Amino acid sequence: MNDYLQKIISKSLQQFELDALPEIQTEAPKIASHGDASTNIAMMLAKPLKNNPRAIAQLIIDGLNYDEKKISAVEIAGPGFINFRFAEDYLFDELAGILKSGESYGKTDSLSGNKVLVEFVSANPTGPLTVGHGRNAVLGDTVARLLEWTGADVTREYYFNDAGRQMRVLGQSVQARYLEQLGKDSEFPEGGYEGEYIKNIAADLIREKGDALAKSDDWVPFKEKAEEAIFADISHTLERMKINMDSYFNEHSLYEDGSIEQTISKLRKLDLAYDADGATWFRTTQFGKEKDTVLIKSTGEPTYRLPDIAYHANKLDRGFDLCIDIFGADHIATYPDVLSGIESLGYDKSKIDVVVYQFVTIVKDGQPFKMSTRKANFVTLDELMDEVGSDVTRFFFLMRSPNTHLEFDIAQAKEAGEKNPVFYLQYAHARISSILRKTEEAYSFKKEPKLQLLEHSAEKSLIKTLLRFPEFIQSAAESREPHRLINYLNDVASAFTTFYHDCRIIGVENDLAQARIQLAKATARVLKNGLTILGISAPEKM
RNA sequence: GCGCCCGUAGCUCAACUGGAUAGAGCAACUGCCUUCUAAGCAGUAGGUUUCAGGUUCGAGUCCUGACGGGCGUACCA
Repeated sequence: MNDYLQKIISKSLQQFELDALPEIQTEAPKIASHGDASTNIAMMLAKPLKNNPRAIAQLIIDGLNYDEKKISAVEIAGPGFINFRFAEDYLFDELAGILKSGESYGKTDSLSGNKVLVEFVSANPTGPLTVGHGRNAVLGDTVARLLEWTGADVTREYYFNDAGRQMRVLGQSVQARYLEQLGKDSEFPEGGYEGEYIKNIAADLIREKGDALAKSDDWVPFKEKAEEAIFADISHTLERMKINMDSYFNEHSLYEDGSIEQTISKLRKLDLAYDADGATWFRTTQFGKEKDTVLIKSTGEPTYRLPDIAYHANKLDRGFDLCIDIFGADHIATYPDVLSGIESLGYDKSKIDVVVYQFVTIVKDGQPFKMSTRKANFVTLDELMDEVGSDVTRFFFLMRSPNTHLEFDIAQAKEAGEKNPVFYLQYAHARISSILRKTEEAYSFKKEPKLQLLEHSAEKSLIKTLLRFPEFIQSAAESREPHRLINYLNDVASAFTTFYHDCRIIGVENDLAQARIQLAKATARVLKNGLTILGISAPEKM
């Protein structure tokens, strides 16, 4: 419909002989009495045409050639808005279209043919996933789902590094617990991982290998065992959250295939890398930074920036048209260097899009709670899902704009029970399912439905709401903001509930009942498709 | 100090990227279950959108400054 409006408006605008045609914006007014669609184009043109907006609006309307099967009225309102009212036939046709499209209703092809990589979670396997990781995981997965609905071929990737200092300390922590449990002398490493899970891993090792590992002071086998166990745990958690990674990318492979070497030597050739004070530096001052940045420490060990640059080059080498990174706000300062690096290596940095989400503030016992994996101060995602399930968990992280600090009150989430907003959506779906079950017994229809019987204002407004679904998927996908879809689905549930109260199905005359059933089915379709994108179930009973 | 993000109802947050009368959910108050699920509905109350300027037909949204909070600002990841 928006496309159609833009087409007819731009035709009418030809009368003005403008040099530059401004973008024609259409939007759905907030207030129903303002019509079904509206454009501000007359006000945009007031200045270039040196005329008042209402007069321009009248000229545009006079030159408008529209299909009366789609639009029933056009009027000028307020300072110069042009408001359109949709024709009933259009609404009914589109409603039938929803039922016809079924489980693909809402899909678009705006990104079809595009290969997209979404990298998220990417936590090193030093401990279980906590609610702190939850926002990253759920946001990344849902952005991926949204992009799939716009036609993209999406790969979900988990990037990790099992070679760094963190992992060494992890191995040593397990080693210390292992020796401790065997009753031998042990020294717990400085800054070691204190969690209970470390002891469990050590206990498993004793069960499997007895004291065989006590003979050497090599911590590597402990690290390997810990990595394996923790990764298994992480994968299990992700699975519970309905997240399936397509690919795990180990930073280590960038050293093995020479990418790190290549990257640094290319940067040297470009004179963007140089040696000083025993380290190798990246000339980030060239890109507007105050200081240059270390790429390789004097110990010979690269900082994370170098592999990050090589990794992103690797992504683009794999032929992805778009690479999305999901980052917490603490990484905000690091990616400009990566983008600079990528660009100097000759890649198109616009293919990399970084989604930054603000931190989750955990509130526990009414107090802000600082989590630390190392100190074992955390609430795991598994614990949370044990309490509230994956639907509520996902919903909680998706409810808010990524750009705002999310307050996560553990107690509130746990006792959420009946009060949780996710239930409102699921409840609407369950109600419809229940009605459909009952109508199957009560009615049998032989004729085509007569949708034109849907004349009640609650019916009309529900239809109009349902028709906006694709538009919201598109905007949620483009902005990488799943909460927009949630807000929309709330509107759907709310419009349905009004319809439910005003318009009975069972007990009314046959043709009307049949038409209303079609509307209920279309509503269920939208709710189900929407919840599917969010990775949340659409129950038939509650 | 500098950079990024945020500041909207008592609390948690929306507001379709500059549009018309700023909206929901909790919490409070008043009603509504012999009719398709009351995990619901209808209504009341709650606001100088932190403050001060600016830009224009029009600002919660953009620009400047102040105040308040978060995160960065390492040869840590």
